[in-house]
Amino acid sequence: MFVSTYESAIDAKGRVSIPAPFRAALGGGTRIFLWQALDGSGCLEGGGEALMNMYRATLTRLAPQSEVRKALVNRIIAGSADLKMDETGRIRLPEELCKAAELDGRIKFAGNMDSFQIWNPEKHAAFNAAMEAAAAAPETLAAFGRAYSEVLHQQGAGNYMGPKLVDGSEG
Amino acid sequence: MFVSTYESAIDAKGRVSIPAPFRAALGGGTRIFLWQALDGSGCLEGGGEALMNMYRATLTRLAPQSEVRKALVNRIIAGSADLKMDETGRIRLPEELCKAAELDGRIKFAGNMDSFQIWNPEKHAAFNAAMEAAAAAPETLAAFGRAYSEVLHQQGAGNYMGPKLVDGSEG
DNA sequence: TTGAGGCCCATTCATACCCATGGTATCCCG
DNA sequence: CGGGATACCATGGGTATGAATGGGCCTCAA
Repeated sequence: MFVSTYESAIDAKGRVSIPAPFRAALGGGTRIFLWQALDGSGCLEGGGEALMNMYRATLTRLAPQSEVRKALVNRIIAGSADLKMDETGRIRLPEELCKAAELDGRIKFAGNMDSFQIWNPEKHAAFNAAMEAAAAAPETLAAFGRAYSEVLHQQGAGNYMGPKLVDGSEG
Repeated sequence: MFVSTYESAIDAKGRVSIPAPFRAALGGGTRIFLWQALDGSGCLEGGGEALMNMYRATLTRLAPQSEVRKALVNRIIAGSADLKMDETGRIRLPEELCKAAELDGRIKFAGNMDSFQIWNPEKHAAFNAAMEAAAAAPETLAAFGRAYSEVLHQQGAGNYMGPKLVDGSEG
């Protein structure tokens, strides 16, 4: 699972180091997919082969000629950069994606469970502030509490043993 | 279960010892997640992998593109520090979280059942005073009595055998 | 031929790991 | 019941490891 937020930098050759914990979450894979977030938040979203396989299965379930499927395939499949980490855990960010997300100099990697996000630091700060306010809203906390109770009841005693796409492995 | 309150100190390298009883409650795990409490109380909240897996299951239940889920993922997943206890039971508190919770010098660990909290001692004292007053209110006691009765009826007379996220084991 | 990208090596710095120490509470034995 | 020994816990600090970063060179394609 991709957890936490890390800062990194784009070097003179357009390379960025993937934070080590995220490399661990990729489970040793070196192939990375990157695309613009669908929700218009202006960040990039990325993941490894496991995530892309999940997306493929998901898109395959949609009706073949539906507009929905066409749009999503365009954004996620056609719109993705297909990158390979080098030996030291770096990728080269494509110009086009950098421009789209206004990345330049320092950037933020933010965990998003099965995927991660890449942010312009200022935009990320603004996003954080908005999310902090939204999360503190009573109805948000109530919704979280309700969902948590449901999970507790479903699972009875033990720890969560459900499906895990990305391991939290740390070696 | 995380029970009771303990005092600890941040050393020159930014490390704090997790109280031994809390280490026992982690069940031998050495991975610790820390984030700012959602309710704006100004303390940090933390737990082990079991708790984070529960949160993951909970967040997965919420509608994928909902604002509620985005906000909670941002606060809990992206906003968490992903820490590893060393051999002597210490973690390094990230600068950012220390600043957010005004931690410096001595701190308080407070049990919170499935998670624990980390407090600035003065803020904790104020919080304690407020909670003492709130707990003594008749409607608080009445609500507790009602809930207790419901549990009693559900379970029959015996000891509490319901869902446990974190064992109280200290073997 | 030239430029960009990929591959590899080198350096620096933080930190995770390890050892050491002192205090305290507990237990055992006198 | 009292005193001493012991085990455990909190704490301080040194060092090796590995992560992040910078840069050089070679390859391949235009």
